[in-house]
Amino acid sequence: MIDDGSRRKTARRGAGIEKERVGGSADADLPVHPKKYASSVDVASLAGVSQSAVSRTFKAGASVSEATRQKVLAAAKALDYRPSLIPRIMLTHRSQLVAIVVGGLYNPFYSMVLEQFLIRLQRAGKQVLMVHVNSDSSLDAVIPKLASYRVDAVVSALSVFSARTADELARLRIPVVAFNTPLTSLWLSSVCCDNYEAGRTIADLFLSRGARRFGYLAGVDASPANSERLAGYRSLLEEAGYGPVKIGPAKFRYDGGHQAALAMFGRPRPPEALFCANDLSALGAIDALRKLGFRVPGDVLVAGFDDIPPAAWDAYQLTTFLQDGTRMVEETVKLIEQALAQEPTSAGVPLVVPVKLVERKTTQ
Amino acid sequence: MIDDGSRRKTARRGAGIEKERVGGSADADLPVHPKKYASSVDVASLAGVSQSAVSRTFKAGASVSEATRQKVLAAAKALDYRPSLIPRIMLTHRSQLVAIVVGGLYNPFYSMVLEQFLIRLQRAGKQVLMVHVNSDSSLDAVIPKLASYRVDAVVSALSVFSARTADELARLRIPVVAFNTPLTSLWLSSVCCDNYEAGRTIADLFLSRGARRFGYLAGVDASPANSERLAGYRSLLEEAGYGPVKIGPAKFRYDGGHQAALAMFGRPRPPEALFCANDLSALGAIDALRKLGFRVPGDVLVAGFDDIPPAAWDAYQLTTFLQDGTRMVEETVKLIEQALAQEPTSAGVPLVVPVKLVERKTTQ
DNA sequence: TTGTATGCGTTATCAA
DNA sequence: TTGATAACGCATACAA
Repeated sequence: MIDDGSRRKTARRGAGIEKERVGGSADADLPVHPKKYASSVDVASLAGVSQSAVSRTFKAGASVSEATRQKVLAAAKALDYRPSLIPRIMLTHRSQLVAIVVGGLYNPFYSMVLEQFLIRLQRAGKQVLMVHVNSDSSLDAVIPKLASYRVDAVVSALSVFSARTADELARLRIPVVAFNTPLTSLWLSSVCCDNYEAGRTIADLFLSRGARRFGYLAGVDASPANSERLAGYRSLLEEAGYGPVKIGPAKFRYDGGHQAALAMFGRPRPPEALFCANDLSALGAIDALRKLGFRVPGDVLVAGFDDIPPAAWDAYQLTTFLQDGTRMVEETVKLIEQALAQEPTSAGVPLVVPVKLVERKTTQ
Repeated sequence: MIDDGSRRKTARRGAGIEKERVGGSADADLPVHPKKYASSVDVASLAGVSQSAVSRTFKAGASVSEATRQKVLAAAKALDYRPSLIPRIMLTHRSQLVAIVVGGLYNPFYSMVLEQFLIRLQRAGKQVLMVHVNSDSSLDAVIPKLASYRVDAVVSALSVFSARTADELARLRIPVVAFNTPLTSLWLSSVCCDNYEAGRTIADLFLSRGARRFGYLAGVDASPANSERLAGYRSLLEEAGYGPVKIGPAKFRYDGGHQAALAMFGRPRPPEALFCANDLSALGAIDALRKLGFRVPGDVLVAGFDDIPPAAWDAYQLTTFLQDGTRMVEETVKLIEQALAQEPTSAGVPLVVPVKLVERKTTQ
């Protein structure tokens, strides 16, 4: 039973055909479940040609005679054959798989960005392996999985993405693009929007509208987007000679904004203008302000960040910054393709996409 | 690059290690891009053991001596080795990949469902291949891709999922679960919520609040969820002897609801109660009604479906149906695991999850 | 144009 | 406990 070890191909092909042609009717040797797709060998034997003929038939621009081609196609159809990409991954060391790591799908901005990513990556011929993590640190736990599936690249759409985690990924030499975290290194690029400038812009707008006391509803402390927005906001206000900015913790969420605003505006001498780390928290804040009896913008000016759909709804009409997700995604995909085309030789610089002020009623 | 064809293995091993250790410094034999991960063979040769020893070291509960184990681990660390799952897929005919097909991420309900799926599938040891399509028919185009990646199962989170498309997938003998489309067949199961009953429930509530003229803002016509909700709504109203329901086209979207409500309520004798196919369109309708000068609920009762976060926001306080996404996802994952454990022998029945009326201010 | 042989990186089987 | 070796399904160099 071992003596034919050297004639492995014959033995293998024979076994394969038998098992598959019978189609699970009368063989109890395997526990059934691992269902098998038809293979090129199956198709070949049914068509009476070689396996390579099948392979060539399904490769664009290969040399197959029309006769062979037809035989193969007929057999393939009969067996519902679809070429597997798995072996190709082994051969080419390319999976065409891009992992997207997300954490905050509750924020419509990220849902929409995700949708853009799916569309563009599919268009670029990539498949998307989606991974959800609760925090940056839990990313570490899934990194080995990503490596095991041999993903070609990783996109992090996390609001917090530490340098340490980036290093961890870099050891695998997988190109990584960070979305809204301005870190770069040999294997890490990033696409951000101009958070700092937005902070300055809104401060300027608030000042021009006559506000003299200022508040900020913070996102997550560790998030660069949050700190940059605050830094820009503060810098211009300080240059203009205005006192400290009151800060409340909103965690990028509606409820967070709601609570923080209730606390901040329940006290004497509340701010006359409130910049929020994102739209979600701004909407929560607006509802809180109204509940407290403040008029927006009559008593308090409010602005957010992201321009998610609800910001434009009649009930809010929130002034905000359009973070151009489409453009950012586009740049991200470009960076990926670039990294895939050629191994990086030096760290890039964070790519910064401009934002656009969208002024609605909450600041007028 | 062709001359060493026969001694590929040796050449490769050397090249692989060199490239990895040196980090891409001095070899120009390959077009660089196809970056190689270290393989178990590389690790084995560095550790001075056989490849099988490496394999066993990384398999839980295998028999390796501590000494071998240590040598292997050291070598693996030096080479940043992670076992590849790709060959395993070929051997086991299982990729552990589940595809999720989405189309409407603009709807927070689907974003949240997606998030649940990611969490639960990851917990179940599956990886998620995400696919975005614009419509049911464009799903056909990606089916071959899914087959090529040998996904173990497919979840359709499309609002429209035709029997024809289901058949197409069934030919591949991949288990499919349809989310909110009550189709089943040998390879297709489905998880829905009780749309019909919800329609009846809200009709009953409207009646008990004194409404006598009724409107419905439709989603997409081809969507079963849409037609079931309408059917239930109509059935109870007709039983109660109330006239035809006015219908407007809202397409499940905020803008759609807005436009449709403007049209419906700009005419004489408008409805006194308005049921909307989902929350998004209900919110758009509320803003339209307010713009037209109607009070909600004073002049018009409004209800939606899904219980997305904005429905609970102060500015709306929308009465709606909690579609228990978490529960539905849970059931879906169960169905998948079931189908994977044992080949289906007969078609199941659509699983129906109850919904819960969440009454807020728009109906009181 | 066609078929043969080989390798891709694993796991599983079997012999030592 | 260890190492050879045969698969898995495909692509490709080469011979025919």
